[in-house]
Amino acid sequence: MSNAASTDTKTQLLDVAEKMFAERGFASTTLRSVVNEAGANLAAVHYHFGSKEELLRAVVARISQPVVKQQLRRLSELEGQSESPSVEAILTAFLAPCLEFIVQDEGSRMVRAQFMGRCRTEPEPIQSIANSEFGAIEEASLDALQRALPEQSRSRLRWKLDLVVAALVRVQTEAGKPNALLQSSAPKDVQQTISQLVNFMAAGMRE
Amino acid sequence: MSNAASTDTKTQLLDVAEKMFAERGFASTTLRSVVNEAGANLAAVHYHFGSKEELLRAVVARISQPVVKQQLRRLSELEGQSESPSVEAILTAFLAPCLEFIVQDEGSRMVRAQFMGRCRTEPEPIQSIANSEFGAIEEASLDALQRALPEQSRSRLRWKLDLVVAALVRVQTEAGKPNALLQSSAPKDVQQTISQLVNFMAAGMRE
DNA sequence: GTCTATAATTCGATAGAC
DNA sequence: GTCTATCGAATTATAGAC
Repeated sequence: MSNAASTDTKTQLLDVAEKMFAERGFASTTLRSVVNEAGANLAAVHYHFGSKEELLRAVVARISQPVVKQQLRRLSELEGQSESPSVEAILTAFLAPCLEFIVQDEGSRMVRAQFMGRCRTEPEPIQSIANSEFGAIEEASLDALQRALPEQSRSRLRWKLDLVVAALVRVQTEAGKPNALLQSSAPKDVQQTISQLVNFMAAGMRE
Repeated sequence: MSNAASTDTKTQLLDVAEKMFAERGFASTTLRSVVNEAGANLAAVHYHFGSKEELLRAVVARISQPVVKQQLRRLSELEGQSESPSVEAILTAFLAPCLEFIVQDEGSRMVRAQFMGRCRTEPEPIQSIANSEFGAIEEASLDALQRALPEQSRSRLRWKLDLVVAALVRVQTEAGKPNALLQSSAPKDVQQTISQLVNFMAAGMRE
């Protein structure tokens, strides 16, 4: 990080790794294929990250930090506005940052959504790494849902929120593919997907 | 299949592979670890199946055939009884066989559920193999849902059914783990999980 | 059908020059 | 920081004896 070249190489490695992990999964992605497409050397990934798993952790952290931060901000905003926010509002605060994040930066950033979904469906220990980062807000969201739906038990709300996460992950991994709910990273498309997902899940939460 | 010993070895390989694919995923499962736990030789898997991918196909086929057959039977039964079955009835015909199948055979068969979910979240080409088998009934279910909910467009019903599959897959992969919706393979537990899943998803389908 | 032995690659990681 | 060269180990798959 001490000069422009190293920053570029490091960022390039993160970008290519994100794409390949999303498409092929962690185990089937070789460091050689990453450095080739990144125009870097095999030794570079060990210099910058230390190991293959640390490279994955860096990719996860780069995405999860702004997403979770946004989730926390929107949830606390919500609780500042009203004593008991609606189920829809809580679910939107939870889901929107995970999908809106792909709008940022340059064009085809559907890979970002695909990576977020992929790493949460990977076998251990990858899934735990992803869940410990992306799942940081789930308990707080569960608290909010408990206040909105006090007649349902916490364990009941917990598995329902788990189904919400499952749907989110599916939308992310399938993003851009034929018949997928999320077809493009255009802001209008993303917003429509969010409201469709929220409406579907809110109905189930109340059931 | 010409004598008892070979059948036992073949079945042992299928059983162990199913368990390991479920736990570690396809890419991270080595044939050596499979044959070791199966008490067989490395060459045996190539003799009986030809390759690692063909072994996976055999595991998938062994499970998907009875499951899909049951799904088709229940759906046609449903359509024989009534002009327009309820959304709940259609979803139950779709989901129940995927979860009831784990009750069969001996005790701890949660691995079976975990495998069904895992192989549908794997990167390509594994996911396509699994989907072409397990997804064989989705179009027929979509037709039934279209008749039950004629006011919704087919593309809308399609992504909603996709969310149902996403939830099913999540319940399968998480089966048996702490806080999971499906905690045991006891018939009572399985039936309760099915109705909870059906009720949640039916609400979203109508939304 | 089952075994040993090995072919033929490929992997992540590292040492050391520049 | 980036490179070449390589280590050591693991992988799928196969050939051939029994």
